[in-house]
Amino acid sequence: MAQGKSHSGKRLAEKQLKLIAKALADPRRYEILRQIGAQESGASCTDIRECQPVSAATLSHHFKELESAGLIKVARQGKFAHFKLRRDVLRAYLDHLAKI
Amino acid sequence: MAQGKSHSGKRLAEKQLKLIAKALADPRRYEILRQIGAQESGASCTDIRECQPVSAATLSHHFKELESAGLIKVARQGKFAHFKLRRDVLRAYLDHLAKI
DNA sequence: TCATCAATTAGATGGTTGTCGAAATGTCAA
DNA sequence: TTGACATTTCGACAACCATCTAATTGATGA
Repeated sequence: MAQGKSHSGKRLAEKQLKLIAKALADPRRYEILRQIGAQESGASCTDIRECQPVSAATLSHHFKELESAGLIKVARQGKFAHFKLRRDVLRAYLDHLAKI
Repeated sequence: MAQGKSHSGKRLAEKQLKLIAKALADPRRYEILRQIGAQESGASCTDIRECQPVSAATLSHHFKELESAGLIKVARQGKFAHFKLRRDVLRAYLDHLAKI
């Protein structure tokens, strides 16, 4: 059978689960994540800045939270930053919550 | 086919989604919810008090948060309170998040 | 080189929240 | 009625956090 796990590909550590829950709890962060996930190609920092009425500093803070929770993958190129949603991590979080 | 909706039974209002995300973000509340959900019959306030090293006042506060998020159903009988996990609401929250 | 621009970091601030002890409420049995 | 008990409410406090402005870093083009 398909190598090991029955249907869920990933297991998250306790600590990461808490980070994810906290990351998702802030509405602004949720919106940012949503926008990143809206396109399979992700979104750039500037893209998001155009949609969210907060300072660049605040955005940067939120990106850090999302990244350290493992919810986004960051690619920096020159002065630009590009983000992609890590659907595998989100899926693993949902799977975990579903087992309650 | 099984009456009506295709696979997700419930739609949650924006506001409730935020309350749920916030409720789940606190580790203590998560543990409480977990304990309530562990038995199909739910758990009493006293049950939970025996497992969580916090004051009754704090517990009461958390119950209120969980209830107003719609994650638990409360039944009071005399001096006792009994809680059950609302799996339909949790499910609806997960379905919503999965659509990101 | 120098000015400009994208993004991050530093530091401050106001608001939120998890927690407690004490008091209040309500229930039940003696 | 009275006392014990379960739970909630109140008021306070410390920690956390989203947010800002200002300063910094780093890259790019003129």
